[in-house]
Amino acid sequence: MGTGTEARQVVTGGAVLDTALTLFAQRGYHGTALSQIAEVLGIRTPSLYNHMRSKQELLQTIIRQTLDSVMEDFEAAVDGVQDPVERLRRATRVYALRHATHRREALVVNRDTTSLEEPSLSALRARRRDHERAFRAVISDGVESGAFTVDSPVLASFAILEMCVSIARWFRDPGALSAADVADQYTGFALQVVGVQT
Amino acid sequence: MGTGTEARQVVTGGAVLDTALTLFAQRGYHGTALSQIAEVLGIRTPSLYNHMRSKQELLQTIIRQTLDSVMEDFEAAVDGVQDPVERLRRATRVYALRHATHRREALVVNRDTTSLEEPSLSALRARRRDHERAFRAVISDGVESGAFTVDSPVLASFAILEMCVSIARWFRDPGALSAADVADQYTGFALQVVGVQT
DNA sequence: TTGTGATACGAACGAGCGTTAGCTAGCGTC
DNA sequence: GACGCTAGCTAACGCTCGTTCGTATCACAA
Repeated sequence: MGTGTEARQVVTGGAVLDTALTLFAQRGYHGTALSQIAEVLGIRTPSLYNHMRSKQELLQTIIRQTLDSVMEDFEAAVDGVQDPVERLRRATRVYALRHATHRREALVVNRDTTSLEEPSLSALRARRRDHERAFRAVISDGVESGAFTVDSPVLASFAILEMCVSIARWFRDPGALSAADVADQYTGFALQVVGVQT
Repeated sequence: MGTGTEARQVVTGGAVLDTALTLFAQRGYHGTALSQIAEVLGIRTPSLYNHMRSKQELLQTIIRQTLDSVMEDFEAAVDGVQDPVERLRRATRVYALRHATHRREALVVNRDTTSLEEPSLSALRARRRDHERAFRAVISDGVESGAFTVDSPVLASFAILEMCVSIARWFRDPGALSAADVADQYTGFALQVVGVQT
């Protein structure tokens, strides 16, 4: 009757990573069993080891790739831009946009970074701090040049960054607002926080 | 030689809950074993069951009590206050302050609510939405009265609430700023987000 | 002094976890 | 047509988990 060949051997390393990403985002790293990943992919648990070294490696790969992309986004966004207002606008927009378009990655990074084992934990925490520091410098520069007015650049940068991070928690793609709409509005919030009239 | 009696029978239900709170906040619900809670308390794992019904019950109690307190804080803060600006100021301040002074509770609620089993999951999600709705209404009212200027009260309320939530992630008690300082500054951010000059 | 309730303990359970080992079937290449 | 590579499978491992059971020990009231 034409059913013929079963679907076979379609699983790739990328598919395992993508499924792990989805389930880690839903249930958390420790709340996700490899058997659940295998079930979604339609294979048995041990077969996963043809595509990965360990469960922990999946988490490390997800978080490392995500943090790298965040930093690349940031640098591409502010590269060559001098005006502090425009720098903050662009840095915020790409960060907000990423959290709307890559919700799963954001949820895993923010929830499960503490589940990383050393030495990845230290290395990736440092990578995250690099972005925080660079973002904070945008605000500090603007304060020194008189473009921004804030009591504490540290507090302002945390407030703006975490405001963007939270987009990943409620944003739904076919929703009332597009990712670009949300990013634009959050960019406006960020500028208001640092005292720029809009 | 005076060592005499070992320390015995000092563990109470409250101590179990408090230890669970600390460890859940550090490692997450699924990342915490009952044996770790028992070890901190200096007893064996099965002895925990003299003070609780199950691990899941610990999580439910922590989250339920926290969400109740959040709602009580909110209502006490805005009760009898008419001016939208003052209502938002007070609602934001108590929320920000709570996330600085009750960091562990905030971390568990935001990380491990998805680990709740039904029917608690639905009930407590609804309780959280009650607060979100009430907070959003403060902003909507201010927009209608002309006190605030925002495109979307939904986005603005999410941005402000989650900005406050994130305080729990970086705040340290004996730090450069007191909890009250942080709450005051975040209240300023909130008012700027909704377009109030400060 | 006896009894009662609370709290601790050791032993053990069934289940599930991540992981390894060894084997089999299908594929493209020579 | 034999070969090796890839990716699947079953079986099994050692371990840890949350939980239950029966028992011993203590403080305190009668």
